[in-house]
Amino acid sequence: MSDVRGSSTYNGESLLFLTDEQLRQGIEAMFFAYRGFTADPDRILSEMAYGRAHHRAIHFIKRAPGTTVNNLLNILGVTKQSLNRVLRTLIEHGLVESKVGKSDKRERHLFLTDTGQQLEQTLSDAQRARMRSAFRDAGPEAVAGFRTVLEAMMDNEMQRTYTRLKETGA
Amino acid sequence: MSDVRGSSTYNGESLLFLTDEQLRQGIEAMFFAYRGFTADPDRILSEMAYGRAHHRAIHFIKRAPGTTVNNLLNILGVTKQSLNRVLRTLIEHGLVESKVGKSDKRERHLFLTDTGQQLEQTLSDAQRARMRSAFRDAGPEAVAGFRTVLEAMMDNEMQRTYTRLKETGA
DNA sequence: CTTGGAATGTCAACAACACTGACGTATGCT
DNA sequence: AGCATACGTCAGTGTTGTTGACATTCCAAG
Repeated sequence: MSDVRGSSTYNGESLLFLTDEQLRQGIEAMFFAYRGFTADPDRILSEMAYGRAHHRAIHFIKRAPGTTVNNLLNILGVTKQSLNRVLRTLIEHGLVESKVGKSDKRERHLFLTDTGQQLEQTLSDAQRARMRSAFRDAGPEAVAGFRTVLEAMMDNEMQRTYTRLKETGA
Repeated sequence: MSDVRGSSTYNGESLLFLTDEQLRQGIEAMFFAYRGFTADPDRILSEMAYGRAHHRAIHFIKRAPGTTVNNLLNILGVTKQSLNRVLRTLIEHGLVESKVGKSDKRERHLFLTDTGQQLEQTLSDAQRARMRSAFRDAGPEAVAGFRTVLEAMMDNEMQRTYTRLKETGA
């Protein structure tokens, strides 16, 4: 319970990073930072008929073009009814295209249309700008630490999903 | 636009931490990690009549006992009507106490009751356990980087709020 | 002292987005 | 043929955000 990594490099005072106060600060940092993280896209989306759910769908369709509905469901961690509501409006408005699978006709493969790509670009530009600014201010070492902690904070399943996406993208 | 910190320590390859792919990975890490971050308290809360909003209110009342509704409003970044609904049920159920201000009777000062303290403990134990595990796995240097990046990602106003809380707590 | 505005908090109605449950259709596999 | 899988949909519900209207309290200008 109170064991704290045996690395001989760190001892004594450095254990302070595991005090309840430090953990609480980590929790609050996570809370406030997430607000900043979503603020810019939210602002853009609120001027249209879309919300954060649409942004998430668009993001991951861009990331994994041709993904099936089921796959997207697993990534997003919502019910199919919830995703369907979002997807339906995006398809109706011509931002997303749904193609019947070739080998398995039960599957639908999702793609962004040109208009969809355009919106994705607008949203991710805004979000990346903030991320870039934060990364630049913090420096590469801090960024590495940031990612290490975040990965350790994910559920195992999500960690696998994240890694898989990371590998296909790089 | 494409300027990238002038520190002579980092050059060439280390600039990779600002590529679009790296930024995108940062975005996705943030998304998946936040899910993990809220998963444990959410699970506990779903078995009661409460949600994430109640957790947030309880957390910050614990953190700043006697805070006014207005103050809490600024911290949480929601409308007073939204907060009020949450607060009302918490007060009705005897988890939170609302005391009329002495000097200014318009203000209400908020406190956790014993029962409230108890729930707060349960929730924050769960959330801290995950945070502790992530911090321990990642090590102190990564944790420092994690916090640096997160602080840089906050809106300025939230950064001030965060710092103020940090100082009163430590 | 009174009056009007600002600050604080409450009530009501509505929208977005998640959930469960049930069902229908097309397709794939054994 | 029969069962499982993938997708879509309808209906109902809960949490959490929003706006609008309103009551109370404080304070300061007249």
